[in-house]
Amino acid sequence: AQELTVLLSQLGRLHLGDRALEVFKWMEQAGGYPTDNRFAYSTLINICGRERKVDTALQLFQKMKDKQIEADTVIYNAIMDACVKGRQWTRAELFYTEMKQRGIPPDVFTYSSLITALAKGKKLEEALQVLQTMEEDGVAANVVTYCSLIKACADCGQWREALALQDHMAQRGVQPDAWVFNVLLSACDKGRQWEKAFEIFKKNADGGRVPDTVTYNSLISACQRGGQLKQAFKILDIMKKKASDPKMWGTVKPDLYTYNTLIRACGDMQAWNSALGVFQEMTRGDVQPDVVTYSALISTCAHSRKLELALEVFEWMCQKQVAPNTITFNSLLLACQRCGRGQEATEVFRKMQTFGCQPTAASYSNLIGALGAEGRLQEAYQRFKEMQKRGIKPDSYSYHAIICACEVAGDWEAASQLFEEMKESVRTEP
RNA sequence: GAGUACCUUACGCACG
Repeated sequence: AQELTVLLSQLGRLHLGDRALEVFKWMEQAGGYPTDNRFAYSTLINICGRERKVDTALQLFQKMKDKQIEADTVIYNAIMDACVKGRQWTRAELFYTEMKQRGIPPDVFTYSSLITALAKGKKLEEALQVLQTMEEDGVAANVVTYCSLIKACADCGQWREALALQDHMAQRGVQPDAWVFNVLLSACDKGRQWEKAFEIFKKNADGGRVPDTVTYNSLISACQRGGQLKQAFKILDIMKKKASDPKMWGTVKPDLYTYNTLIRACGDMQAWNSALGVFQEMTRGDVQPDVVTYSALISTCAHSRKLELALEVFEWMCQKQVAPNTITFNSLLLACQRCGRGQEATEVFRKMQTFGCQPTAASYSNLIGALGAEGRLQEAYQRFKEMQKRGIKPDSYSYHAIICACEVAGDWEAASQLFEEMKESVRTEP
């Protein structure tokens, strides 16, 4: 039975989740194998979580209940984690309630998942209250708990609260580690406090903490949001120097995140040329561009109003067999919109669907904006109706785009009518 | 004694 668990978890680590599930199913049907135990089930549920197969995870969990296999804390932790990874945050909370009802004690793992689930559901207050609950339950918070909480605050736009948790941590005698350090930098980044990020960085470096790749990547991201492109490139240089330093043991090395973040940073400065430089540098090295790289590059072209270049980049990625996704196409549509090119936008929009990418409100807003800029109000309005027919709710950007289209075409009456409609729609669902 | 949690990157930025 132990060997089965080891086998399944190894398959999981090799990203062979489907194989693991097949093996398990086969053994179950063949009979005589030790499949009916909580270890096998928790391993499989964990694999489903990693591969974002929440439904399969839930089915397994139900089957386990049907078979009367006793559930324990670890299984509940695994299913909660799978729900969080599959963006089913409320369901994760429900499992937490259920385990308590069944008298299965939550542990420090449970609480970390719960914090994440609450934060993703924008329930920051409740997430922070988990610390209190843990204390009452006699479960000691650890670094992971604090990491989750700091990230929770950052994701909910509360960077001050995030940084304040450092004191709380110190009071409980929890020693911050590299992950806490990095998540603090990320909190500064998200809160657009790039100077604060450097402050924390210096303080830690002076205290002897060794920055790793994630640390530098977070700093580059902070520079990006702070509009500090020069500084971002300086950090890249530092990383390259450290990468060739044998004393660093390869702890610092520019990776996909590094390059992708830099390309994104160039977008804000309309430095499409620098972005191309970064792209070429990565293709020369051993970092292969991925869909994020190409999308970021296209987005940078969009910000620089370089539609032709954006389309060319799209060709490159197709040649390299990197599959575009909805964000890639949205970036292309943004380029069309910024250049006011309705025809190209229509073409990109059509292509997007042949690639099986579902349009979002952003796709339509950009398409409508591109058509509107050319005064093609009829088509723009058709698209506006089409998105609603397809169950995509127009948001403020969509209204903005269609109202602009009316204005370009000089149809003030339609514009003011849509304006009223927009006010109504934001009132019913803000 | 086998199984579970945490950090960094791309899409609307208003030239509306």
